[in-house]
Amino acid sequence: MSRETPHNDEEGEYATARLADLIGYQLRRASIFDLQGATAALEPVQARPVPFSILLSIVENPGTTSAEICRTLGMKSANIVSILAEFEERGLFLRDADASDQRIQRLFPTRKGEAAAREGLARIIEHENKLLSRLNGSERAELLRLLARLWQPDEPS
Amino acid sequence: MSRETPHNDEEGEYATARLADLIGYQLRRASIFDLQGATAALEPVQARPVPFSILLSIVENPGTTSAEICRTLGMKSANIVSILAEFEERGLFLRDADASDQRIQRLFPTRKGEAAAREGLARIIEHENKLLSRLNGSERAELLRLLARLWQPDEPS
DNA sequence: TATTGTTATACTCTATAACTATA
DNA sequence: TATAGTTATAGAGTATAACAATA
Repeated sequence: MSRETPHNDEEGEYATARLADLIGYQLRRASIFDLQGATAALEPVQARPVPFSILLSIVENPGTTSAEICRTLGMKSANIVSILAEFEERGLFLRDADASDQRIQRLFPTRKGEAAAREGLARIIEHENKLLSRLNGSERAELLRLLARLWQPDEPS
Repeated sequence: MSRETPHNDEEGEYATARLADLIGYQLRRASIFDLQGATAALEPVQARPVPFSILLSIVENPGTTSAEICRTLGMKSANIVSILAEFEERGLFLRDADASDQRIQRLFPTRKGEAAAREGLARIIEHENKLLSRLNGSERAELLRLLARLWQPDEPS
């Protein structure tokens, strides 16, 4: 085992890892760094990162529901209410009562909502290209793959 | 360019990426997933992830200062005050006035603080070994390397 | 002037509990 | 019972402004 690639032994008597060797620390620093750029990139769209991911969910899945978005994004349903209320007031999507289940409101993007999603996505991509400028194509794909494997229960074939 | 490895063209007229293809989204989901496990792992030490990273900084760098920790961890100095106050009250570190600069308080871990850091670190490593169980050794090193390159200005040789 | 450490305050995101209406 | 959507509230983390003491 080389000293350049620190490994945290499960059976080791002493934990020799330092803060900077922890994957959780690197994940958090990288995520916060990205968030700062993403927040700035989305300013013209008047949407913060989490609300924007909700808008994207509606645009990518017209007819989705509040509960479904929460399951997909790992949010509590209590926390999506005010975000949806603001987007609805700004005319970015419409609610349509489900015919066969009165509890459900299906969400459909307006043209204005689709335009906002498109513009925000373009700016996010521009931001990410800067963020990833020091990684080549295969490294970017590898990073995306490794990250997804961390938190996603199963990997689709 | 294969369809399996989505690439976000800077010059493309339309942004074709979906939410799940964004590196920022994967970073955030992975980081939140890790944070949940780390928070649970640190419960016996009675420290949340961010406060624990501060305790680790003191233990790894005895004699460091509040301002230096903030620069290293990317925190605002206003936000470290109450965290340090609690750790000090719990007897995890001591403050010692710097001889040549009266503004500075140098921070030194107590044995209790070192023990807490050691126990927390062991639990964090146990947690991370579970988190990374689907990645082999070279994949773990590669992930750590790629993450560090995202947010760190320079890479040491 | 600049830095250290501090107080006060506000915002974002996340969490739990409790409620209604529908299934 | 269980789910969808909502309200109220609290906690953690981050942000800015302002200040006193010191360099």
